[in-house]
Amino acid sequence: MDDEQRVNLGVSLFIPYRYTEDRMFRALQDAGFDDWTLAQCRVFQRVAPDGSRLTDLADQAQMSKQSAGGMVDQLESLGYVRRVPDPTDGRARLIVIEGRGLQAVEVARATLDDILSEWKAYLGTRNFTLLQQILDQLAEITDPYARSAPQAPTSS
Amino acid sequence: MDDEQRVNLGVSLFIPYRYTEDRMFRALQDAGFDDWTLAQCRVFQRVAPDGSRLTDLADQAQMSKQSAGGMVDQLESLGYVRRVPDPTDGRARLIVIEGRGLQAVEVARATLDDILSEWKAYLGTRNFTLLQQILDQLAEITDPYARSAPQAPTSS
DNA sequence: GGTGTTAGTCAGGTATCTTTACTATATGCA
DNA sequence: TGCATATAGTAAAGATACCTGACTAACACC
Repeated sequence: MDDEQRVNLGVSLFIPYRYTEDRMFRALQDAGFDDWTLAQCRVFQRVAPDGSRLTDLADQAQMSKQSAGGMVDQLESLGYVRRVPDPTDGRARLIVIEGRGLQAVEVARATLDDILSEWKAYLGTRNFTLLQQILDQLAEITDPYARSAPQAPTSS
Repeated sequence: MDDEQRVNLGVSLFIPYRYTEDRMFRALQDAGFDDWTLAQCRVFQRVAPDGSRLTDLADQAQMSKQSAGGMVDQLESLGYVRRVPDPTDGRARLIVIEGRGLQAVEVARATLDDILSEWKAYLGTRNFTLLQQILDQLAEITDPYARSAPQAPTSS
């Protein structure tokens, strides 16, 4: 395979990512979670297990606070999350997963496990593990929310 | 790092993908291509070098034909692409990159090269090459547009 | 020639997203 | 402690991105 034919690395990262997203969303629908949209689901998946601030969700989803707020409103109405006071800041509330959301997380988890098993079988354990390790390493310089990211390289 | 703390693989594919997209879009803006939106740019990047059918673009972008058509209208107005008759099908036209689009492709290309050089330097040549190879392999079972994809595994 | 399929446009509409402005709360500093 | 600045998140108003259903001309196949 020569370079002319090779898909660029950005695209080749996107392909399996989208596969995962598509398949998980479909599995959720098949499991009865067919009352929400992909956009809502995308915000939902960013809610941390111990709850998230609206502004964090908005940052991570690269959307405005109001968009995120609107999505959370919808998720709350649908029973996937709840807003609770944030004990550390009187202005803020935490968005926590509950009710239907907890069940959806189980389905998503199980589907992802299936997918990863298939990938592992296809790639072999060694390459699968390497993939995880390399991507974790890459996240160190590409993830703005990494815990202690090195300074990202400046543009040339 | 134990499994509880590890970001799931879907997310870890997304992180560098988004980094690439963000950085390239910013570079295009800085280079004067600041007259288009990310949604337009996303459709644009799917236009093949020898031209694309509208319906192919719509498929690949997972959007409706009309949405894709509207985006192409806008790209055409902005001078990034042109519609030409498809010699193989009288119903169809090809969307080809021209004018501003050709210049934008150069900027995008150069930016991607920069990014990949940085990744290569950070990961080391060996892991960088492994990453490419593994992702190419993974695309065989995750890319609906792969040339001769094996049958994708069915959901459990 | 007849039938079923497809490319891409139209009509009508919804979903998702934005910026600006605002108030209550929090933070930092003199 | 008081004041200036910053922040969380909601409201208002609006733009952009996207959808489904319908349609006609062209295509593919028998």
